[in-house]
Amino acid sequence: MQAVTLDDVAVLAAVSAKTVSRVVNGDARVSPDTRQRVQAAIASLGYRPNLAARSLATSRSGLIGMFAPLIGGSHFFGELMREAIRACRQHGYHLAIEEAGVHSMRNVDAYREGLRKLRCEGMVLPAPVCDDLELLDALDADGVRYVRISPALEVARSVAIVADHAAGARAVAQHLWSIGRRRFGLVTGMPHQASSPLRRDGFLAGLAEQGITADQMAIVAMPDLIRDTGWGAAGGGVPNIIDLGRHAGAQLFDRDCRPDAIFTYNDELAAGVVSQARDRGIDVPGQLSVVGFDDSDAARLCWPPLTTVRQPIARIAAQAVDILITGDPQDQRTILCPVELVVRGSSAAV
Amino acid sequence: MQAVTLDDVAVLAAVSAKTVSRVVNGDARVSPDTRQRVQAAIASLGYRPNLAARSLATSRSGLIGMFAPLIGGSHFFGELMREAIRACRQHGYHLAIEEAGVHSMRNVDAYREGLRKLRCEGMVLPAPVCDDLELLDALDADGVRYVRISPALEVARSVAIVADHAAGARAVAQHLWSIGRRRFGLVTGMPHQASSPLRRDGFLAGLAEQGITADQMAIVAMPDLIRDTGWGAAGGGVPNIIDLGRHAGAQLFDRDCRPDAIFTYNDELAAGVVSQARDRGIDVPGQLSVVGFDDSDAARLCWPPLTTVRQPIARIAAQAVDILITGDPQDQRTILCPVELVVRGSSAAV
DNA sequence: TACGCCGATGACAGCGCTGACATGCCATGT
DNA sequence: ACATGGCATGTCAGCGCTGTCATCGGCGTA
Repeated sequence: MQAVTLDDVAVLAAVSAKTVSRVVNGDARVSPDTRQRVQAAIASLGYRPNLAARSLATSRSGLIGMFAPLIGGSHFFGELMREAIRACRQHGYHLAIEEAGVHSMRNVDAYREGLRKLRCEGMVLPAPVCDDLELLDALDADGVRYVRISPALEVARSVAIVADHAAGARAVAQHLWSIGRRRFGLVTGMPHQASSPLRRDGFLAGLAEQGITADQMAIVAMPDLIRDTGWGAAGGGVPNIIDLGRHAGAQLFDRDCRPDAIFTYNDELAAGVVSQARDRGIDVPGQLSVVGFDDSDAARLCWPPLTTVRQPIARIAAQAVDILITGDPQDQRTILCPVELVVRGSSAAV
Repeated sequence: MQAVTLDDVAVLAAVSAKTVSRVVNGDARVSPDTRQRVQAAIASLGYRPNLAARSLATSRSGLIGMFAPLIGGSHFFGELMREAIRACRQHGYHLAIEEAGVHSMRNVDAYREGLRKLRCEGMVLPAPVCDDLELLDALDADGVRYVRISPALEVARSVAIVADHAAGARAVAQHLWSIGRRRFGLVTGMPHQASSPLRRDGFLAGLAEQGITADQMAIVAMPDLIRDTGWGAAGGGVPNIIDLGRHAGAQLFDRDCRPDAIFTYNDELAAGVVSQARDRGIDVPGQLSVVGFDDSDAARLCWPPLTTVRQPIARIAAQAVDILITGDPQDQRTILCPVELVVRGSSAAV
């Protein structure tokens, strides 16, 4: 079975193997009728190229690699993966996926023992893997190009594609202001998440345009929240982020001047805030509008569904792959992608 | 760069290329000191095998393929994918992932234009792709083995790995009974989902053991629900499953004898029921215990988190890969995997 | 001592494809 | 009529590895 080779096709079409190769690879310098004859032979024989042989002959693998922190762990990576696969296919490439730091293995070891063998021609590196300098060194040493998808701007060793977190957060501020909200609450993310300060500052900047300053709003800082709830002590246990959001909500609702609009670092926190609000009989969105970030599953699973900010994941993935396959290796741009405010049921006019 | 070949290693170790090959492939018939010498040479040169060349020489691709309905679309596939990748790596294989039926393309075409080129040695086929006979025919024609992961038992052309949905649902019934629940509600899934009748019947069987019959409980059938809510008419629009659950909850709460325990086809529906209950001031889990199925994100994102049934996804994936790589090609068993009841905050004693 | 056997190692071809280069053919210009 | 150039096509080696078979040396047995 499946022993059809170039030569078989060549014999049938009465041309040389090389000509068949040309047809298969879309070389223009083949006369139309020859091409047709070859294509007919290919079809009738059911020929399909042997990628291993091609790869050996050309020393190109036809593979793009992607590191994911925890496959299936989030909506973001799922979509990134899906879109990267599609983009690769359009170029005739395939995507090889590897899980970063499995079993607390260092990323660079995960690379060495996994993807490296496949000799990917390029790598898509989402955060936080993309900030692992050790890994970047290893990739550089192998001459493997990479595109980083990260809000962390410090590293400038390759193309970086970045969603415009700040602009998204600013849009949230404008949205909340425009629907008549005036008392604002904010729940931040962990400082080590590079997107956290960007989202916070974007939000603050948006409100500053309306004359609202940080000291006029209720802010819950994630590190404090974690300390207060004792999650910090509970060694190893990853805090339930929804529950964290509920605690944040409780803290905000206990303030003297209860906010009528709350923006949280991400959707899970927002869902927790909404949950707490409903337990206290606070109407969402009437008495309180809540906005998250990421347009993750939580945004849709929450009731009412969350107003949130969506990153253009498909576009990011496609662009990353395009750059790896067709781009200039010297390119070191940082590409900022616009994000989109998605208004749903959790925010509405007073 | 990276031009280190078997021959380079062979020269350094003063042996033939073939002996190096033996060492690399773990052939036992190499004397210990030769082996050591070769390994030292490999290490000092930083040699790594060229998989394309190996693949060409052995005519084995070292690839397992997997079809996923919508990559990143669900927790289940995310985890399946992750575990399959891990299992493949343990065997020195890699996993190639393809999205089924992209852009309403037929599965078989997605296969032909994508994975087929890679010549996977085996395929993991989750539901519902695994019930596409056209695809199975194509795989058979190519001589590609496959393992189906599906509750649909009609097709018997390969190994099938099946989570024991019925046993899980029965365990739910027993759990609810044991915490003192006596008035039961049930929300089914769509009949075309093969797992739906299995879960329903398992639940009914579990209650039957306690002397409760179907006509003594409140049942919401999904097709009716979809009709009632008008989703059926809203062409194209996929119903928001949470919202569907809220409607199901409303129907159940309006009955004369309000259930104090509700089991739903999946977690999203359960989350909707919980949401509705909270809006009506019904205490969960005190006045009403709710149990879902799948242990999806919704189960954790819900508040209180859902009691649910978890499929042993890791085990299923590992077993599928093992069977493809080391198993008997003639094998046509159907393997039933035990599931696990996960008790969380949404169910508790009266 | 002679023989056969076995474990360790090597020689060599070839997997299917493509790159570099060679060839052959026809149209064009002089 | 002949040189020239350009296009279509062919020849051939070799990418890095492994399967097959051959070889070699030492050991046990008769």
